Amino acid sequence: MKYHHGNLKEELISSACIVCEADGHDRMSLRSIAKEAKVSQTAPYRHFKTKESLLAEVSSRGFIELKEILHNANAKKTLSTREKFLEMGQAYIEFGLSKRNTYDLMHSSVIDKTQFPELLNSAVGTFEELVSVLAELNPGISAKDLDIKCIHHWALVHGLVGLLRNENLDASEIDTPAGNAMGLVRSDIKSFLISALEV
Amino acid sequence: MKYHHGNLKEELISSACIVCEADGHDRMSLRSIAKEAKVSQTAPYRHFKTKESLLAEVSSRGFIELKEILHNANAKKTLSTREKFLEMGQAYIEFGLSKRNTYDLMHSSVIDKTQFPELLNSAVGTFEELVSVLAELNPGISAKDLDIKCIHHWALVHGLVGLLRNENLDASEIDTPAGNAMGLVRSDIKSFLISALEV
DNA sequence: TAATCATGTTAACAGTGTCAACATAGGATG
DNA sequence: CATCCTATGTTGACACTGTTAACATGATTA
Repeated sequence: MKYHHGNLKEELISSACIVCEADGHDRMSLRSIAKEAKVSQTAPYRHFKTKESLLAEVSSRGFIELKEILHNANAKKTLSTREKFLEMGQAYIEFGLSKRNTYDLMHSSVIDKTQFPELLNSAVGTFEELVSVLAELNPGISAKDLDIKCIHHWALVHGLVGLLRNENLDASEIDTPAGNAMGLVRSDIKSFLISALEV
Repeated sequence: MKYHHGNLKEELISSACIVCEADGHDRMSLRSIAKEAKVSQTAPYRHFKTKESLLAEVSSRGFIELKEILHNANAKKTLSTREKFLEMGQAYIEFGLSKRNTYDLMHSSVIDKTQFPELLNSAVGTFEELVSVLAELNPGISAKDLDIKCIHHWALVHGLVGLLRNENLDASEIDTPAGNAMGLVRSDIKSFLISALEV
């Protein structure tokens, strides 16, 4: 039984990633993940100044994973640029829906991104992945128009994830037009993207 | 000093609305708003089964207010349908940015909407307001296509609010393409909507 | 008038983030 | 090798949280 753990910081982060995705960041306690690492409840404070800074690390890894996923979609050489773009959109939405709670954290206001430069960098990385396809898809476009187009498409997929993820409208027993439409879109995301992105 | 408050439920809700918007729902404690109403810390439990159900009430009022705002934009008789539609989009985004924390709560996963039918109704009301303009703007469209178009436009403005509100990218001291683009869009939301909605 | 019941209070529980004070071990320095 | 320093761990405590059980009050109703 050694006194020093040796690899605690890394273990806390990966443990936090798992618990966050399983239970949601608001239900995750520092104490529980400390216990999981078989370490006292204040040990995490040797590696993270606050709970928020541990969550920032989790969030950052989420953005890095998302960037990789988008990059992979963009790297499928057999596809046309347009197809790669659609693939990215679909991959983004699937990430948001499958890593529900992590995605929640990534866009949560509990973390002030301006206080965590590394996190900010990871978040910006996602954006750059989108810039690269859109530049390819719109040759000759001005830098400004390109950036705005990125915001447009990012907002669209981000918003759709938010609606599909949070509203629970289509999962409700109550029959509503919004819920029905949500179910339609969810069942065929690609068709929705084709009509919405108009590419 | 009367033992019974008389109007506690209503006071708790409106107090919660204020505190929620000021501090964010995660920083709001039942105890603090009980204290504000000069009532014991467990008195709220005579009116709300859990903290979540009080928050559901706050969220519901947020949706109702948003619906009204959209309705007012839609009711400006001097405007063309297209202009009313743009006005609604802008109003939606301004609500999301000015009532930041309330909007956060409305789309937060801390409340399970399926457990609060009244909240669900309020949320659906917003959708219906959007349906009515889009129907006017697209005569002869099928019901299914109309619903999907609504999701599309709702996702766009919702996503934009999310990006502008949460990311803090443009407020950061760090200069990033995403941050710059965000600032551009924020400074002229109407132009963005015109180009993005393509109407 | 008497009983009921909605609405209030007090006391307590288990859980939280966080801090101060102390313990240990492993590496750097003499 | 002996010593000290520092990174990393522990214990104990504080103020705070949501929530429940048991009790108090006072308005409504039989």
